[in-house]
Amino acid sequence: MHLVPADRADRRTIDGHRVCEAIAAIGDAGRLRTWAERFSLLADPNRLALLLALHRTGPLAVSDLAIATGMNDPAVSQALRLLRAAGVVAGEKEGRVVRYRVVDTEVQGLLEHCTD
Amino acid sequence: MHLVPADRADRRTIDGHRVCEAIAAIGDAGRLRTWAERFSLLADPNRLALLLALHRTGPLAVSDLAIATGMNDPAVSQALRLLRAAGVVAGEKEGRVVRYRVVDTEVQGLLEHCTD
DNA sequence: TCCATACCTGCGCAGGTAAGCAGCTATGCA
DNA sequence: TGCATAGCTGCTTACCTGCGCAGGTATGGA
Repeated sequence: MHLVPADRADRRTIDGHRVCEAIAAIGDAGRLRTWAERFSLLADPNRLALLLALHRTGPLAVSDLAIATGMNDPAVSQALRLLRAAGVVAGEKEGRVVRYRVVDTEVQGLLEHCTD
Repeated sequence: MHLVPADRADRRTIDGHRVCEAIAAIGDAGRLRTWAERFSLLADPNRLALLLALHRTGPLAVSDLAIATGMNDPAVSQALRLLRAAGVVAGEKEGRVVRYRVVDTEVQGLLEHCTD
């Protein structure tokens, strides 16, 4: 196992073999960035409140989310736009009301974890 | 169930009862902030790489982490300081080498989730 | 004693991000 | 047709955050 890239192969290591294990453990950089972005979406209390509300009570309208979270409407709308762009939530239009729900299964899994 | 705070009790709702459900689903603001901060620590690719390496291969020295992740030493040190201040990792000194490991069980649970 | 190594810290820069405000579009009702 | 409501967008401001550089501390060996 010589997983250390050439540009840093000459650096001294403390536990050489464990460095290779660590590189294998980290895995692909793209997958890493994907997960980091996922966590980033949950890293804001307001967005997390929106997602928990949607995940646990089902589809909700924008203005109801604003009342439930204490945010004002544009803030909710902007947060939902971000989450929608990331494919985490999806909105369904009924008349002039849009009801959102969580559609990303990985994020749903993370939300299940917030039950301490 | 009238969980809507007084300062926004006069706002019009779309589905009044579901707003109350949503407020119950969101839960305590402090717990919410705690989870948001946890997610925030995992929201950086470099920190996530460090945590995955530590979680999956066990205790590792700072300079080995730098080689494995491609970061330079001060960046690793700063990231570990942040994680240590949050109680996520802990370091043990052996001579002039410090080996870190993940000690927060909630974060360990989240790291287990990154296996898609 | 001198030096190399392992790690830590402070500082400044660049880039990203959330919050609030004003204003816009679209739907439904009288 | 006129109007109120639901939701969206653009803009500005202030703030936060990650990174690299330079330098400092502590341990161990020559």
